[in-house]
Amino acid sequence: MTNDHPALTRRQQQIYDYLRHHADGFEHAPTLDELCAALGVRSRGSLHKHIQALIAAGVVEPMDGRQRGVRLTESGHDGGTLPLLGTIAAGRPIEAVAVAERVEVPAALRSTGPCYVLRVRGDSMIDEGILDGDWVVIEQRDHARNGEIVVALIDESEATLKRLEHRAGTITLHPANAALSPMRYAPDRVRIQGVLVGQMRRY
Amino acid sequence: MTNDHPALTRRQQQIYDYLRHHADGFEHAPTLDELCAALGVRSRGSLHKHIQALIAAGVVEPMDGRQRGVRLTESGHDGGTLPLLGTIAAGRPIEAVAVAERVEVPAALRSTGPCYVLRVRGDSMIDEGILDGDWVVIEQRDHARNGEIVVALIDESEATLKRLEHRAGTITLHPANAALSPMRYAPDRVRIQGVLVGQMRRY
DNA sequence: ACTATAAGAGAACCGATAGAGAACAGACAA
DNA sequence: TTGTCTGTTCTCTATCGGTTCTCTTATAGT
Repeated sequence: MTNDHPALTRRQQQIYDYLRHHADGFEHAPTLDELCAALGVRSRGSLHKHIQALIAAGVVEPMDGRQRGVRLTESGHDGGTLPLLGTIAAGRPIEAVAVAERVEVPAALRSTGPCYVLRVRGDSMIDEGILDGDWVVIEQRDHARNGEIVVALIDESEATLKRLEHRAGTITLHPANAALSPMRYAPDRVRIQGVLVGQMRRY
Repeated sequence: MTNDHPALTRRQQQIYDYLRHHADGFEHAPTLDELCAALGVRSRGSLHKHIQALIAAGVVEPMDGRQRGVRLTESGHDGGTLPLLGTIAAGRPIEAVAVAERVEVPAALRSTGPCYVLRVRGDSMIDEGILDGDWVVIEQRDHARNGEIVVALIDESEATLKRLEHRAGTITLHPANAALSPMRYAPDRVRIQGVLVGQMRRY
């Protein structure tokens, strides 16, 4: 998740991570002094050296002359968008998109954890109001509770979006389509890849 | 939350934030003096400099000559959000929300025209994948093409979300629920209030 | 050992930013 | 018209914040 940039020294990476995760904590873009206080550095000059390195790496906006605080570049932070990993169709592995796209997702449709977006292909969840072409927001985790809708990888080969029922040695994946029937698996054949937390559709 | 505009200095951002959050508190658009008092600035000239910067940034309306106070531009006002006008339930008028809420809506789910958001109550569009509790994004206009899903006001009293069919002297509103049947009206009893352009759901 | 690199402290410098206050001119109301 | 209100422009000043510098220390690499 922390997208690594090359040629960043350890401390620079720390500072970059800090900026990414605490950017919202600051009312405005933090000044060098504020960052010093937050990071426990006493010398503004020292921190400045690191910021310069981050600017050179292209993840912090260069401030030519201006005094507007340290702010990440567009590519440096996720700014309200999530990665679109690909298309999920019942019965086939997730088909990755060629280019690494990003999709704008309102905060209300995300969870606090790491999330990504998939495009839905097919009608297997139609009775849950998830239609062909919808975007779904998935929280990335490897476990889920009964009744949650999950992205499940079966036999390490095919991924599907289904409602989870886990009990007594079997995992049942329920499609939400009257034309399809539930499928049962031994627990070790199923790996949870994420849980549905949001959905969007465009007309 | 605070939607950052480029090249805004610290104080300019503060003032912009203040305007966004307190704009409704002023009876009329605030004058420079009123803003000075509210922000604790004693010099009108100083504040004026900041307002000019906000105008240059495109978030405050330029006031060429006129004396009409400081007001935000359209784009400066919402910043990625749309107004949540209320709840729409088939068969009842739109129920307005008490406070003027705003909902974050990604650009992909909006049209170019003016839009607003409604909360869906009831299951009348369940077969179209619109469930109880969903948010729908509506483009405000008074006409629609056949097959579009519209917010229709019937007899100036009850609003519903239905698929439109308009032909030969009658308007038919199709619910998307096998348990409900289409309704026919004379054209002058139905007024279109908007067209469905997007939909969002949280789990 | 010597050297290179990363990291920090602290001082000094200087343009950018912000505020005060005065003065002026057009807008608007009495 | 008159006078006040309101936006504009100006100068002056203090401070802030980014930059540059030197010096010190620690860790790793041939």
